[in-house]
Amino acid sequence: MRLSRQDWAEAALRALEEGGPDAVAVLPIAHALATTRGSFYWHFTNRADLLEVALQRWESRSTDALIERLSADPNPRIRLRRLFEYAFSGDHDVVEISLAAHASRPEIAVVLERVATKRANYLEACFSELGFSDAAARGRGLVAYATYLGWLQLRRSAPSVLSDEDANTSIAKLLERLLIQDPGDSDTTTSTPQ
Amino acid sequence: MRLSRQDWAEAALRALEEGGPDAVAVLPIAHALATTRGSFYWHFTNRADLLEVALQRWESRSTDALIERLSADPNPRIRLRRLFEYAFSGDHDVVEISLAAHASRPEIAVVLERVATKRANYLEACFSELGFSDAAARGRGLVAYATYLGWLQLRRSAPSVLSDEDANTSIAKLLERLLIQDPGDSDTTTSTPQ
DNA sequence: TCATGACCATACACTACTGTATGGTACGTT
DNA sequence: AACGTACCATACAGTAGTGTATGGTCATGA
Repeated sequence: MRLSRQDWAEAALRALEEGGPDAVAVLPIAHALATTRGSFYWHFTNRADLLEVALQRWESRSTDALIERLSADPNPRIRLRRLFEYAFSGDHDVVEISLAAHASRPEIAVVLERVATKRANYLEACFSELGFSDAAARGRGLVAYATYLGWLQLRRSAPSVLSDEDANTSIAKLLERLLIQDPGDSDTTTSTPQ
Repeated sequence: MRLSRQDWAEAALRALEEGGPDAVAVLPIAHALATTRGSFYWHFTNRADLLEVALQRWESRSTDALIERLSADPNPRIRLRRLFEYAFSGDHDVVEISLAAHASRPEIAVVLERVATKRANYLEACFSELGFSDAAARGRGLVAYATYLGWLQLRRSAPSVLSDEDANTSIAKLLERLLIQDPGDSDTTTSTPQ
């Protein structure tokens, strides 16, 4: 079958999602596409080239596209609620952790930096809109994001620990409650936000 | 130089800490030890054998040894405080994330499960001692542990996001405050613990 | 003393890739 | 009908590892 550069890029993203950056290898993907390396080296210069487009696709899917999809509601409280619902539901984003394990490679480090920055900034903006001070909003956004990342990692690396039925929901509720409520000290400038 | 099985195990743990399970390879470690694979295949049967002892060493260092070291104080509040200080200070435990990226491999999955279970149970016990209900203690322990894991991942994969001077300290404080204080609803059986 | 056994070096065969070079096929255009 | 070009298959050389087999060295104890 005749393949395009996009076909290879899509297959590379699938390989990235399943096996991490090491799995973005020419020969196995050629096999999955039922073709040979001859096709690949026509569309791409080398393996690094393929990983680059896969990373680009992952970055856009997991930041801009995601943020745009969730930014429908003007109310930041509802936006955060929907964001948490989404974040703590399925087990998407297996890529995140396999990339983090290769953060020493510069080509991976740059996209991790960009993705984390975009997501953290978005969370910070939501908390800011709720009336928190700059420092408080940033702190809460970072804690929320870190909890999300760790939750993903736990679910992937030790599912039995989170297997309790109520853990998944009660933790999400607890986290949301902790994040929204006002501690009532120097942490906020305008008290009782929203 | 004459080497023992322990020498190889130590070198394997170093390799694991630096490059993850893929770096626990015979030839590179032999090179690091200034010897050849002949020595290795005397002490071990194969590469999987070496990875196993490295994982065992990591597991004991990062759970039992750690917990024992921190369990000096009888006051659970102080114990948790010291635990957070330790957890959010240096950037130890790069292994955790590189292992999580290979959670699909059974021999790695079992130690991840054990480590997560031990740590989560320890946190849960601390919160229980503070007077929280079983469900509340477990939930808070899990959230605390997830936040710790995500914080590690963020610091590794996007250090610039956490580079603010106050982020490190203010977040740790915020997190500790959120975890210790009582929300005052069905979350606890005995109110205002400790 | 010298032989046994613990320990190491090295050659070999094997696997699984990458990248290059080169020839082949099939379709659109003229 | 023929040609150019876009695309694919494959052979080749190179790299980096695993595991085995086999021979070498060196200290210690009968």
